Amino acid sequence: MRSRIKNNIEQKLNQTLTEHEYETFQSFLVPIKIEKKAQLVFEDKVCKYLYFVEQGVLHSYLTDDNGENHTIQFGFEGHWISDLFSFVSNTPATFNIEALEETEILAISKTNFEKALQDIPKFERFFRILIQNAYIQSQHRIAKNYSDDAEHRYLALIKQQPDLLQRVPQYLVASYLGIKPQSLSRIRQNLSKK
Amino acid sequence: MRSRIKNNIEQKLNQTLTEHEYETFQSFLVPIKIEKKAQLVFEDKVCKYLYFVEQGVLHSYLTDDNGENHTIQFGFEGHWISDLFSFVSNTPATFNIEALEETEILAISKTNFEKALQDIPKFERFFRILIQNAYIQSQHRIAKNYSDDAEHRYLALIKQQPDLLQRVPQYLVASYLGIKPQSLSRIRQNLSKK
DNA sequence: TTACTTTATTCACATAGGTGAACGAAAATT
DNA sequence: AATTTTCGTTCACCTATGTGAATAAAGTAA
Repeated sequence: MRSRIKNNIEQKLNQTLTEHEYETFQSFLVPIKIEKKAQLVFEDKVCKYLYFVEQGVLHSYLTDDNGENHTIQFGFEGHWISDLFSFVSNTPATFNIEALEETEILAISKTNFEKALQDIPKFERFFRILIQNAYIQSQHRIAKNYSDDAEHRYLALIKQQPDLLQRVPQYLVASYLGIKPQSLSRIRQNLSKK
Repeated sequence: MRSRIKNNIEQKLNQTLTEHEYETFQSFLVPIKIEKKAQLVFEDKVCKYLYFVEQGVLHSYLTDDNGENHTIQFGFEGHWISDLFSFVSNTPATFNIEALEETEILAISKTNFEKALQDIPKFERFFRILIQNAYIQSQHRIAKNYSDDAEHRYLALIKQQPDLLQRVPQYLVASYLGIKPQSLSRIRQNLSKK
């Protein structure tokens, strides 16, 4: 059952892949299964793959000078995750990526990624759209971080992804929102009083 | 003197454009000159162009529910700026874009943008790299907003772009940093005491 | 030049979110 | 099942940044 990635590509391209295109692309992918808490990408080591999540969840996070972790992204099934800067520039990663559950992923190496761009013309377009969407979301996140307080950001997040708290621990949700676990706890307490 | 954009493209592609490619591309561009404070993109109206800044500065910003403005991006010469989501999805913009000086830009409409992607194969690659860089920067900005306080963000910003305060008013720098002008003033005062 | 408008500074006070500790609950490990 | 570890909550207190007002300084227009 590898077709989640086919859907992902076809949906972004808004057109189907031929047998041949899909077979070619598939040959570039390496399936990996990792345990909960296993780490895929290490800050300070070059991130050599892009990862597509077939099943499970990962998160990318940054460790700051005080040793605090800040969640940059959750990668649920059907999403791509990586340290893109490290991947494209071959420099040490700034993020770590770790599984939050037992997770099945498909990895594409840089060499194969470049082959895919060359051998499958559609793929350049696919990847542009993928990044374009990610960029738009990230601009949106910056905007919301500036205009909304933590309570509003929390409410918007669970509205948009109601099962988030069932899948990831609350302290990571806090971290994604840019606040401390105690603060999220306080916000939830205030909300429950209303 | 239109070659700034040629450099921009060749540098991102890491290869030169043929005469023909460049001429074709150039035919898709509309040069525009706008006065200081003129507005290019209006929130709630569809943003129909991508803009390349030849000379001058623009900024994109969001007006929140309290009527406060938040700077999303400065667009100096050599950079692209737009409300990308509005542009790609034909929906009303969430950002405004305005000139901070008399500014010369090159605009490409959606139709021409799509023609460029079709007619010049390299262009799909160019645009992917353009967005890829923007996305990487924006991930980085999110990370720094989480891990650094306003004083550190300010210092990092003026280190990276020492002439910023000469080109844009301080209250916009504050807004870009996610703080109020008074707070930036206080931060600068504290720094000058050290 | 003078008048007007916009921008920057300073201050006293307010508030959202951080800090560190204590505790219980839940989950993982043995 | 018992033990240990991780997670979430609550609390008292702290700090960075926000708020609103007053004023000065700089920029623009007349």
